[in-house]
Amino acid sequence: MSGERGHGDSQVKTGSKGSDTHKHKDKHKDKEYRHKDRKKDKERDKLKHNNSEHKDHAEKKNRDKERPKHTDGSYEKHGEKHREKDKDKDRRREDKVKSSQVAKPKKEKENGYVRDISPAAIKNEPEEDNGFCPSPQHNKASRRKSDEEEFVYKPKKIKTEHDKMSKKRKHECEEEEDDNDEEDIKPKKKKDKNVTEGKKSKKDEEKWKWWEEERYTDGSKWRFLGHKGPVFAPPYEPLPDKVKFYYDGKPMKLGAPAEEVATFFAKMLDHEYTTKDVFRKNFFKDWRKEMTSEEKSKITDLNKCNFTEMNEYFKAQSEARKQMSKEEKQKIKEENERILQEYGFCIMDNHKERIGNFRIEPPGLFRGRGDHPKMGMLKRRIRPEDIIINCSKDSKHPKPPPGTKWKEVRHDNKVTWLASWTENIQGSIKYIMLNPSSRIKGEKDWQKYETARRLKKCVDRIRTQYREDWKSKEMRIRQRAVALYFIDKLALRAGNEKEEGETADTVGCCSLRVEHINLYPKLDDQEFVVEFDFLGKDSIRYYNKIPVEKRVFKNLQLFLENKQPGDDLFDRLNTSILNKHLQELMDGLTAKVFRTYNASITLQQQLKELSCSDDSLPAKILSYNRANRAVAILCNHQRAPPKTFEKSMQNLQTKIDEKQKQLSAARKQLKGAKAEHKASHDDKSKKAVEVKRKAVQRIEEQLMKLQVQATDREENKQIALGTSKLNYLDPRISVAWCKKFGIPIEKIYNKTQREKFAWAIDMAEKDFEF
DNA sequence: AAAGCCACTTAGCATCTCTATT
DNA sequence: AATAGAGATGCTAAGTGGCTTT
Repeated sequence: MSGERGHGDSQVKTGSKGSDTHKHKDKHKDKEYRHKDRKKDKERDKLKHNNSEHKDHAEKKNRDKERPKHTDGSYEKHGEKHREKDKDKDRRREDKVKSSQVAKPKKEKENGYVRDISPAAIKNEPEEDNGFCPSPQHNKASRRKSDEEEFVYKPKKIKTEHDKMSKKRKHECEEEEDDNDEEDIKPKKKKDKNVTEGKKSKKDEEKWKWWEEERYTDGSKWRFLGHKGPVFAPPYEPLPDKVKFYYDGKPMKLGAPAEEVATFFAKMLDHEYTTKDVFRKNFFKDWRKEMTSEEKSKITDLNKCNFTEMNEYFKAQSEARKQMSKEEKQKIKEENERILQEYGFCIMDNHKERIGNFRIEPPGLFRGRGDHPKMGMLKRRIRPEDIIINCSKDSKHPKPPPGTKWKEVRHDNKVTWLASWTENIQGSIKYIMLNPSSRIKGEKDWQKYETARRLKKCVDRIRTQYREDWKSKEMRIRQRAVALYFIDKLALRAGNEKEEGETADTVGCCSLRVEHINLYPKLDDQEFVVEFDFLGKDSIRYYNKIPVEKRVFKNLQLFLENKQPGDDLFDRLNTSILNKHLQELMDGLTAKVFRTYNASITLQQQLKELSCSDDSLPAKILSYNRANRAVAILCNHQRAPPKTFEKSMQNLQTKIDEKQKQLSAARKQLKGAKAEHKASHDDKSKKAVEVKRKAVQRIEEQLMKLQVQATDREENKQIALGTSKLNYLDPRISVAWCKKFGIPIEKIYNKTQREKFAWAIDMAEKDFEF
């Protein structure tokens, strides 16, 4: 099946297709046509299907796009706007938090199931009682019963596990000290325990089997959350005086703020980013904002700026870092370890958990992916005043650095983040969250695969239905059905709408435009071929030619009628309409579930097909990688060929060439030996023939190995296996496969991955079926 | 219904670190 | 011991999708 799904031609990674800018310009023109088109569309719909009462979605879409977009993307403005909004938001937030703290007997959805939360259950957890280390009994009341229908692997003996756990927890909980089982809240004493026994408690924590415990049913994510807050970027260190910046050929000393921003640019001088017009324009604009009025009046042309000395200085610095002695390096390592130990963990409920990103992003120049309109803008430095801290009331609140304040300290246990701030480029919120190995991430991950497995049970029905819908009288239903077909068959992303001009021009299924597909009634020896060519997430190109069913093809032709290249292919559809529909087909179903489902089921099928119990271990692992690769191709997970790819490929090729020479030499010798043997017919020459024959064979094998390695590497040149492994493949499939074929799990998952998938490694048996 | 906000997952690239090779 | 190359980890951008506000 991988063959069927594999994308036709080789995929070329393009940050920006040559014609892109063109297309963009054309779009405006295109839009003007759209109004007319829409009228036609409507008429067409009415003619063909007299009952169409549909709202004209396209009309709204167009209006959006015609909205005047602000030409000034200045981040000051942005900042201002956001600050204003923030106040408002904050007020609302407060209300929300307050109200959420009041127990509401309400139906909550979790794991795709709607459950009744009894007020009594919530009453058990009064606000004040967010015990630091709640007793298991206490905890149990708020944790939900494990779901039989949903989880095949039901925790055994919940009760005993739980009770055992309660004892264990007491030891794990760093600030908890009493051995007494009965009481929940304990005064803290062993403050230093963690420092001295850090390793031990970490080790213990790795063994915590959260998957054998019950989960919260009330939508809350934790009862207790305590942490030390984020680590800020180190302050700017001005350059030594000898490192000069030149303007118009003359040295010029910059003030610290302008100098700092200049260093950001100087550090990137080797990158092709700095040659791009948009990047330079954005950078220069933001840089000028950091200048004193004097600097501003002097520095008016980026082309007259010479950063090379700064650039060389940084290169020398990084060189010096590499040349540091062992001891120095060790010292830095230790310091990093100390920071990790201090800030890298939090206590969530009764467990010490690893934080994912506890360092605040340092200031720098924004590097968008692909053709990003905001590339080069200044990403400003984040101060404590920008940070919202989230923790539980009864925890020791993190202290802001001396002389500073947090923006806010909040106690919202309906979310998982520990700290957040608003970033100034897009005005979006960034979060500090837990590591993938944490309970909170793991539960969600597990749940994701369970949803995908539920889809497996009803996917046939859904497929039958959308095929039926291809014949619908209503345009919107046909579009929905065709889009769903693409999402299912090609594992396309949903394709939310994006604000034009704010981000790179990329699309997913629902946002495909006419210009992104080509229809071929006949192509080579295939009928009804659709050619896709568009930039998806991260501006990764999706290029694929696939034959589709006639009805799909005819529908696509219909959708294309009277449209311009820049028009939406599915003008009556968006992700929210699609997901609403999917929700009706299956509880918890959204477009992205299809990607998870198809990825996982493909792995399972491929593993079944490819692996052979007689194979050697490396051969089995090769099969696994091949199966993994099939998924990566399906999901279009690409990577830039590694920088050293050509070189290492060349090295390999020289090795192959050498081997080939060796081989022909060996063959010649064999021939000679044979001839000699023919002439003399003696034993000695016969032996010589055998020896030579063996040599040839050995070299042939070596050559073969090298060639396989080369093919393998070549095949993987532009394919990234990691993303699917980490995000789309139910780890239980891999675990089961390992068990079945006696393969150590370490061959498939490295340490980090084993931590993330600990739940799967613990629970999946060799007969696990996705 | 659209727009906006928010929280969270998914993504590829850069850099660091370990390991095999010379 | 030095070095290259591979693999692991870190970083942060860019998606999805739910919910709220307009």
